[in-house]
Amino acid sequence: MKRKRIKDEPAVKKEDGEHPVSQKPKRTKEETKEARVKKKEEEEKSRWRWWEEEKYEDGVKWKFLEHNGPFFPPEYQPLPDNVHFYYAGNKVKLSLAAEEVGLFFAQMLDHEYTTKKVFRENFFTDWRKEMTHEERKLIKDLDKCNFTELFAMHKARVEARKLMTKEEKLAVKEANQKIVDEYGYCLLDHHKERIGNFKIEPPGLFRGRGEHPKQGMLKTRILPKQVIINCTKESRVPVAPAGHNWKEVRHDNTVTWLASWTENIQGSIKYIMLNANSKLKGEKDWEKYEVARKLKSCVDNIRKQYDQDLKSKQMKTRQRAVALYFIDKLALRAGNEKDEGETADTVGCCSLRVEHITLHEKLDGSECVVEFDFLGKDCIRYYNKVPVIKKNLNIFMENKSPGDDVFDRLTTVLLNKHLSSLMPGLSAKVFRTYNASITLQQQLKELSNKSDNEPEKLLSYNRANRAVAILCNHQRAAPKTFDQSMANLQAKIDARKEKLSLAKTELKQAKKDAKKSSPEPKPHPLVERKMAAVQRCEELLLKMEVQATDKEENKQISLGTSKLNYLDPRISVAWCRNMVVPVDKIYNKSQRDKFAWALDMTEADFEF
DNA sequence: CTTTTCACTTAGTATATAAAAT
DNA sequence: ATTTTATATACTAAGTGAAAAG
Repeated sequence: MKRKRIKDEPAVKKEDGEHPVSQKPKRTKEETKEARVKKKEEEEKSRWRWWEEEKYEDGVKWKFLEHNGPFFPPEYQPLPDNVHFYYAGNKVKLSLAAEEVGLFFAQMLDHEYTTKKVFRENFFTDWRKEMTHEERKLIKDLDKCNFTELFAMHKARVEARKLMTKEEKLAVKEANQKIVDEYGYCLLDHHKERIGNFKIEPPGLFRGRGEHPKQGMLKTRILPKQVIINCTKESRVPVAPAGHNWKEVRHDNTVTWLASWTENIQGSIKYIMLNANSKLKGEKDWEKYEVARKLKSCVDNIRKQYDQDLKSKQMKTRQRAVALYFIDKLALRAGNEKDEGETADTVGCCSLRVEHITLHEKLDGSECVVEFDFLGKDCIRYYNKVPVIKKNLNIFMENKSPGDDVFDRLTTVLLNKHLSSLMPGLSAKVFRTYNASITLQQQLKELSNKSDNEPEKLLSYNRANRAVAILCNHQRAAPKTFDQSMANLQAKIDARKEKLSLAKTELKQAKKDAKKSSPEPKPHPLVERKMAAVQRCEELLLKMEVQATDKEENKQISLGTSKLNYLDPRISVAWCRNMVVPVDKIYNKSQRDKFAWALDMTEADFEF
């Protein structure tokens, strides 16, 4: 209301009159800005402030849930007549099913996957299952298959998509938006909530991480008759696509999912659930950090106890103590058992094997050093050398083969049972959350200064974030263009440095000239201007140098995972308030939405 | 007890979109 | 205006851990 009136104030008109040239752009700029502010306000008003409401009784996740069911991927479109598959040099017209799966492989031909033996064998086995009897009789060797034309077609399609006109792109965008509008939202207890993954996963070739024994297998198309729907009985129950039926419609308000199906590779269940900014996800997230904060108050005692247990006569207790020490000190994951042959060979703390650990009497000046080298979640390598006091591991590893478990008397179930007896809600993963968050808080305190300028403050924040990412071993592949873009940045810095020195000489000259013309030390416009130019140059240079440092340090480290999953957002928000840094410098839009509860409730004096 | 099932969080990468540079 | 580069989002695999089933 107020804002609208301001727009018509005479003051603005007067200003416009003074600068007739800038009138038009200025006005539209102001208008869009205003629209943005208005939109923001509206969004704020419609936001569900669930954190101010009372919690439901135990186990109840919702009282009313209505949605339109999942969105199914489009059905397969057969190849155009001018694109052919060849076997042993001969043109072969494949059946629809075989053609579809063949195309999955053809599309990946420029990917390393398709050169791997396991991938090729798994693919070929599953592909043959899709073939007709005749096809199977003919096609017996993947090496004799020629997918060149299918591959070329795929490449051309990708290229064509890039070259679409603006109108075509807009049309695609609108079509996608329509799908989101129809399937992307649900109604949960009177509030419209965004669904996280409302699309059924399309068929394709399974791509596991690392040396996955099932890579290349066919991930089959999901039909409505395989899908279970979950919603309120009295709601508008989603209708299955024409000619199809759901596997089941149930009304279970003790779970948060809207639909589920069983995937054919591992036989595990996939769920359709709400977006991270929803109440159901947010509340759980908040709870997670509250449990971690509770650990803060009793972690000293727990540490004392496992320190004592290191000397226990009971081997079981001793192993538990060592494992707990690793989990606490090194932020290792629990390490549940995995089915051999079904998944890639990765381990966590409790599943560590003798071959993953090397003991050194002496290393790099320290005595009794443990060297870890193993593949963890997602086949990310964990490599670390840690000095320890006691020689427990020696005993655990005595008379064992490389493939034997280090902790043969310990399982994650045993460990977690012990932990939950020490504190309600405590399990191995809570240590990761706790140590990540407390590290961020300590590092922020240590690294940042109120007197720093904004880029420096943000560098400190990133460095604190980075300390956590390193602790949790959150890695990423170095960006493909890393070296190039680093060099570009360096070139820009060099160019700026030259500009700065030039500006400095000009300033000196201007000062000299000013002195000559009037000996009194009164302000001189030219000197003022040159001074400002030098300062601006210095600021820009600093900003770029900070950026370069940040970039280099981040080359193979991923900050996002800890930011999103391990760091209590209230620590970051409190830091922003303290340092007078806008929250949107550290959290983008969707992150602010996810952490809306923290943004709303956190004061500058929050302590984790 | 052990094994299996289920529900949910955590994870890195591929792709789309926005921002910056030319 | 177009191309390049950076950032955000989409995707789905891979974990954790509690509870049910055997």
